[in-house]
Amino acid sequence: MAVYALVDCNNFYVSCERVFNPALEGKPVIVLSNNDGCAVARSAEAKAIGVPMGEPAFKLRHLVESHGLVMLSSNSALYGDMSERVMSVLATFAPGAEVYSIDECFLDLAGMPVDDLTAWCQQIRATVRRWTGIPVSVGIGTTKTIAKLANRLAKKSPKTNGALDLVSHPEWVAAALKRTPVGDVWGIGRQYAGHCGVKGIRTAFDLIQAEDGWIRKTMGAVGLRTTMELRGTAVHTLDTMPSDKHTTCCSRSFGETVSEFGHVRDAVTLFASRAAEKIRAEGLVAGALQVFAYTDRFRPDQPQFSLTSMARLSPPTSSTPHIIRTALRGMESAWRDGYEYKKAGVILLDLVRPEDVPRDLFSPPPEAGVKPRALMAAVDGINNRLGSGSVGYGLAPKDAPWRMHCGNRTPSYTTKWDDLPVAKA
DNA sequence: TCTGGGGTCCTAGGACCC
DNA sequence: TCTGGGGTCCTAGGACCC
Repeated sequence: MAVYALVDCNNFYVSCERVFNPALEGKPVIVLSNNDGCAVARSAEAKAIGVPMGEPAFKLRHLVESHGLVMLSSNSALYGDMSERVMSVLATFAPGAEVYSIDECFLDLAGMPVDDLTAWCQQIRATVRRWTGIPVSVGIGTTKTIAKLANRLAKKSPKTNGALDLVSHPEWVAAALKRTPVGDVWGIGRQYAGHCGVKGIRTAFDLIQAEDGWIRKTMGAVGLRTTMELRGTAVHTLDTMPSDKHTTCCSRSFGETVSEFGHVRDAVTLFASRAAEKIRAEGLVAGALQVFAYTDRFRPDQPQFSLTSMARLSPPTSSTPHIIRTALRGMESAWRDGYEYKKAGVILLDLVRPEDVPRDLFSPPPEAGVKPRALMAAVDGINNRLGSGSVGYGLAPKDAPWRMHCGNRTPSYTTKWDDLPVAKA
């Protein structure tokens, strides 16, 4: 029998901030998305005063006055680094670990000589807390989907003390399924939950009673797999070696809308450079590129337009100037004046390792010439040492109107020497 | 005034082939 | 008077995840 644990960091971004600023402990704290847009992480206190996930920041300002809500800008360098620390601790607890997201990790316990799983969970919680400062919850089940569900209940119910083991207590599974709204099941989103509601399916327990044919028809193969997993048949296995990405994207909402081509061009130049850096860091080249820009969908009173253009990169490449040129050419060909653009981005597709690029008889091997590759390596090296954006192509002014807002970002405590916290005597 | 960013997988439908 | 059927490949879009 398979045994999966899901370890999930509690309110991860907020917890990272609290490690370096303990004064935030006990207060309602949220971390905002890029551009200070909306709430993406909430402390328990923030949830208690009714801050919904994804709520736009401007609707929360009144809570700053009335309840002392603290709103922090996103500090992704800090969260990424803290995540690595947590994951490296978790890897010591089981032979197989799958980093599922920045704050979640599956462990495979099959065959491990653990006689008290609950005690083992508590040991994980204590160790991660002591070594990284981050609180975590643990759920255990015979499938990944049940482990997810157990984890959610461990977080919600104080009497579990942060860990719920549904493997040693199979008689608890039915009750756990009954306590889980179908929309909170891993793999059941808003649309599918809606379809279930119409059918009278309200909980995970209702879902496992439903007819396979109906599930397949309304929620596809994915929905059926989810149901199988809830019934106890393991469909998903541990994926310890993540495969290479197939696409990557760099996009941003603008701080302020812009209508001039020049501004959007500058932004696209930056996004293309970042996207190229990302794939070089992973040792990949891109075979195609898509560039897009669109207006503010939350302003139906204004004319709406969505610009998009696709181009092949042949031969596949990761060279910044080449990728910028291709993106700008696409941008120009699809450009239309007279709109207030709110967001733009560059997507690199068909990513492959250079050695896997199919070659024809006449084209040179990809990334042939030594010069461009050495140049890119030098650029990446400088940016790694001195900070992203130190050298680059067509660097736009720091105060361009489209630049992101981030009014309340905490220091990069763990990834920049200048931001290192100072201990006081 | 102010609403994120970055991924994956599946499916339906069109083009094309025999 | 009458317009097949089935396979494959590709793409766009939709659903989901964090």
